[in-house]
Amino acid sequence: MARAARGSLSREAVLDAALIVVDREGLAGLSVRGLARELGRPPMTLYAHFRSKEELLDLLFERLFRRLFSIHHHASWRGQLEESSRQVRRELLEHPNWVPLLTRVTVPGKALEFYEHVLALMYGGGFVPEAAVLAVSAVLSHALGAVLVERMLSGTTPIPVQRLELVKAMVASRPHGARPVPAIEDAMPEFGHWSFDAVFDLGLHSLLAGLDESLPRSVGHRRPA
Amino acid sequence: MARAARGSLSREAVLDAALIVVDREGLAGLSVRGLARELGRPPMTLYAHFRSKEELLDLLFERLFRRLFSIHHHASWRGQLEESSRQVRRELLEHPNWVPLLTRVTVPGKALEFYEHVLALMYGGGFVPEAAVLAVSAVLSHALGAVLVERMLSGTTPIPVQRLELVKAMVASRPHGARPVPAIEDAMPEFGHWSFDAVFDLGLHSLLAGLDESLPRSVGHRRPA
DNA sequence: ACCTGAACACCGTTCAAGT
DNA sequence: ACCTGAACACCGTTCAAGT
Repeated sequence: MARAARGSLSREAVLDAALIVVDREGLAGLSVRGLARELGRPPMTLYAHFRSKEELLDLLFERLFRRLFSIHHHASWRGQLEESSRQVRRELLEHPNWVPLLTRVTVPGKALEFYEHVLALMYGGGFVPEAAVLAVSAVLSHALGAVLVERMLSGTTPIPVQRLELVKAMVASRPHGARPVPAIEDAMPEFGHWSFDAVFDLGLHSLLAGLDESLPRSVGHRRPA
Repeated sequence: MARAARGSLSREAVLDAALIVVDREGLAGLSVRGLARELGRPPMTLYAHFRSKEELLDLLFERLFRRLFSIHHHASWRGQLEESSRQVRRELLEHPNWVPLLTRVTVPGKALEFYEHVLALMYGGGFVPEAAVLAVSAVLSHALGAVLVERMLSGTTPIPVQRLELVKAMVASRPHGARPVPAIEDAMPEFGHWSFDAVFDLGLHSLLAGLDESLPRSVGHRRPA
């Protein structure tokens, strides 16, 4: 990574500005030149903070990760994982254009800190390392998958979330001769008051309960009642 | 959508070529001009198939969806959902560069057909519409989330998947003065023979079992033993 | 040494000139 | 009417000219 500029613009300021642009215009709307314009700086000055746009995107992912996964002190492993799940979902539903950043394949430095904290909590709860790693993967996966599907089916309109709007629109706008979809139409009345909150909660709780109950703990440890 | 070209190049051929490019070089490596070059056609001829690159990406997502979610005839609702989950994961681990396409926010036309089929199966199993929609969302979410996390932690190297390689590399390359991560290091020996298959299977089976057991069915219906 | 404007090799898309 | 080359307004990045 390039050295930080000595000039007036901190790396954090640049990254936060970039996140704002992505939030507003989508990932495709982010350009190095446009970002520089936004910041009132000549384009090349930004390269003090990254070597390439690709690296800028990695740094953005890192910054986003920091925002999605924060450590809640005094929380149990279940409390921490539940809180993080909700935080991820809340932030990403509020800023749907950040979702494409999640397909980056760098492990952000901040991730280690988060993992370390959760793993330690789980060891404290008696879980063996393998079980702990599995649990974290499963919870992370649940949260991100939920957001991805929710976004796919309801679009990017932020608040209020248009629940299943896209599916409704899709059914309504089918070409005239298209095959009928009676099963979907049976479910259509639900779409109005349908909420993804229920899916998310049900999934999260059964997952946490399942982990608590079924994952192996070290000898002598007993699950608290 | 633009009318199909009368020329020699079918829309399917264009989309398949584009998927190959994305698979090979990543989404960032796909350009209209480059694709035309690949196909030995002048760039503007491709616009017979889409109005803009944005629309091309939507069509690509649609084509990908068709590949990820196919209907397995003679399968029960559980069989269908399980088979689709595995198919999604298999395809996306084999072609990790396709993952960013999943962040598109159009509902592919093919999606309706898939939903219709699964919903009908679930009604046949006695589920009320609301429960059926919830179940499909949950299973989709599980599969996509699993792939996202798996990819995030192990990189895009296709076969053999480098399990938790990125996390290992991350720990190894920490700057010298960085805070120690004893909990992660305790888990490191597992990383060698760690497999995401187990996480995926455990999640999938508890999810399907949970749905089967807890979701409301219509009056008079009884879960088959 | 640092900073940055000019330049290069791209890109998506418009549009008018070709047939 | 269709097809498509040239042109336009961008883009990421190199590099040498400035300080």
